[in-house]
Amino acid sequence: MTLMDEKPRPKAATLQTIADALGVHRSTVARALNAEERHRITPDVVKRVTEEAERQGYRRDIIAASLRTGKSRLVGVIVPDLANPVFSTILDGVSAALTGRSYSMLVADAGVPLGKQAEIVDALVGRRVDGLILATAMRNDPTVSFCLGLKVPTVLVNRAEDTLRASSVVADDHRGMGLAIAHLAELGHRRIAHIGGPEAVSTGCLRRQGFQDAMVSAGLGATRIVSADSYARSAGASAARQIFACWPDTTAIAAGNDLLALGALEYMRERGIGCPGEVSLTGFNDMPFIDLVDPALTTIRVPQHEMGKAAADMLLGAIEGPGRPPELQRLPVTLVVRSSSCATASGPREDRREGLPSDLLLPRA
Amino acid sequence: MTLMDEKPRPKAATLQTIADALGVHRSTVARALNAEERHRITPDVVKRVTEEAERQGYRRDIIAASLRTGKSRLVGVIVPDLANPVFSTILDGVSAALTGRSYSMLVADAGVPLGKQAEIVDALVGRRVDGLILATAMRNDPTVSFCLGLKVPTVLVNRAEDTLRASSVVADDHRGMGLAIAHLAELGHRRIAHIGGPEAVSTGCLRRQGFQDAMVSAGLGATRIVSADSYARSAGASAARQIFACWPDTTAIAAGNDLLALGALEYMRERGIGCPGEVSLTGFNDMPFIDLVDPALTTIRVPQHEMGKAAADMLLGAIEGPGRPPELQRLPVTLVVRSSSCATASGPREDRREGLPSDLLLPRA
DNA sequence: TTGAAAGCGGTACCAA
DNA sequence: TTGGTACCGCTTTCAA
Repeated sequence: MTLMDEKPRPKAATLQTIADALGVHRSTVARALNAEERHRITPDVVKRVTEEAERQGYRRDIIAASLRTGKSRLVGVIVPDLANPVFSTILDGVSAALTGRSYSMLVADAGVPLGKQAEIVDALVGRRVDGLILATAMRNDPTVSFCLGLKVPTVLVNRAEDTLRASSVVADDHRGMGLAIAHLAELGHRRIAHIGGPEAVSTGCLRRQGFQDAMVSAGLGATRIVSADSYARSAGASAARQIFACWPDTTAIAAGNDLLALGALEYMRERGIGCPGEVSLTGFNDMPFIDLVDPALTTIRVPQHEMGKAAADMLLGAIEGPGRPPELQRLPVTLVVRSSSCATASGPREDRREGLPSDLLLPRA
Repeated sequence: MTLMDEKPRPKAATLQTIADALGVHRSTVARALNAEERHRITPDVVKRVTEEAERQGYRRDIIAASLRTGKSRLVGVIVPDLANPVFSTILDGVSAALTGRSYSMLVADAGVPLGKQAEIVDALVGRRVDGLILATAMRNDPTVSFCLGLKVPTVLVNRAEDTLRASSVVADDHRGMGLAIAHLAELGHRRIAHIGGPEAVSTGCLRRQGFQDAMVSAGLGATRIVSADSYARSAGASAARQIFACWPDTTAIAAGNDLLALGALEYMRERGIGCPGEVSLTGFNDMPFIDLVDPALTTIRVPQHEMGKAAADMLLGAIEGPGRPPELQRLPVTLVVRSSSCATASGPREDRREGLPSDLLLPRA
């Protein structure tokens, strides 16, 4: 009984406990257990160490190693909203890139007000993350300044700043909105309105710019714009209300993202405005399951998973080979035509499927 | 020039650098900066230390602290699929519970085959996580044995084991399926089929059990069961195909989760089988945006966010007050009636398709 | 109230 | 090839 009491816990295995059991020095054990160093050790010693380590259930303490080396092999990811499938898909991409590279992912939800951003970055940096991925950036973001000042390798994803201070991976927002407008114009629409996303983030700004430019080059007026203050369904609904109040003869709406489009759809349904019969609608993002809504939403596909993966790859590059200049990667987007857009009652232009890039010609889902 | 070379980098602030600047000992600095110890220090010293720390931009090194204390204030969360909104919502709940408690969340995606589970746990444990939340558990899961053997506080969420070896937070799956069947029976359906989830996970098993029990107590036969081998749309579609091949007169399908229901819906649409006109359909989970599909899915609402939050709370409890027995928390579910279920067209007991050879019944369109 | 010192468990460099 | 040792930055006990 007392014997058991004397050894109540086996004590976690460390290099020292293995060294003690084998009568060698712990630095020898360390080398035998390190693939890079193993070759300088007698095979027999390596074998004995390996076996003893196995027997004791030894696992290298990454914390201790991090303290010494100054590298944590930890990446912090900050998203504005974990529950938004767009961001969890990006996260999935990040995870895919990190997997097998022995990096782990610390995830933080900045929350809607984004107010706690600084605290969160602080917590992550305090954990000595080797790098940071921000999916929350505003066009001129103090948080980015903060990270840059800390000299933590930082990559922005999905949303970029106006100036390229930090490496960024984004979608081609400007062109994407251009595709949507070209599509609607080809269907014969001329009185097209835009529900813009928040002006403070790049996606809101660039997609609105894309709307204006595309309208102008199609010879149409780009005045029917209402900007939402957040990417939320409710904001989309109230923007739609404003649009129909100001310009009742609108025949198509290009929304700044899928959520805004969903809100517009709700408003239209409530008001008995048929979609696409009376008003065509397009979204942006092609978020998961958006193909299932009624009517299936015509939208711009953004490669969220790939964006996350690319951002992580870029970050690991910056971590492992520091000192390179910021880099911008703009991923291509495609138009996905579904059922929420159709020709105007007056009919599409006769050449409606000519002269368009092939990615506009996707079959309807 | 040489002067600059001599001080190339300002060097990160540590307790020592602050102590040096102030001419005090670093343990004094440590105490001044620690809210628990501050009271034993002269207010003037506290003030000077605080200011100097601020000036140098000091941030406590959690890694070093962890090494010393053996507590990382890190929680590992393993999910089967980050891109699945059900799990990202659970994650959101976990995050909410951790926020402000100075715990951070290490997220790992186990991937579909779940094969790398052991590796992932290994990596997380190597990082000295204080506890683990598993959303991946099978009914008898070697990974859980592994965690338990490691004596790492572990909480299962969403899916539990058959025996209560680890604390678990789940939804009331059995009762949920009972609600769905009661709803369909009330609408007059009698020939109800079930698309079961994987037998190896508790949700699949319990919901199927719930189906059988509810059918029996409604005086109906519980033989129309096809089990899918994964919770995927494609699996739902092929299960639906089997159902209509074996039992063409089926008037309602209760699916094991929303994704399976979606798959069934796709199959039915493809085959021209009207929903809910010809066949009613129910899902399970009420995942985000599932209310937008056409037809809006009648389903069982599972409080995913709350489950995540409860699991995190339970885990923190176990971490901070160890040694308590495993606990099971079963959260209530509710029926959400939408448009994918409706009363049978021709009354409860009639079978307008009876007597026809099944090969004629298949192409309903 | 403050100082001194011993670690936590690795890593990495120098010596033998 | 192996041993010895000095840290990494913080916590914590013991003295002063």
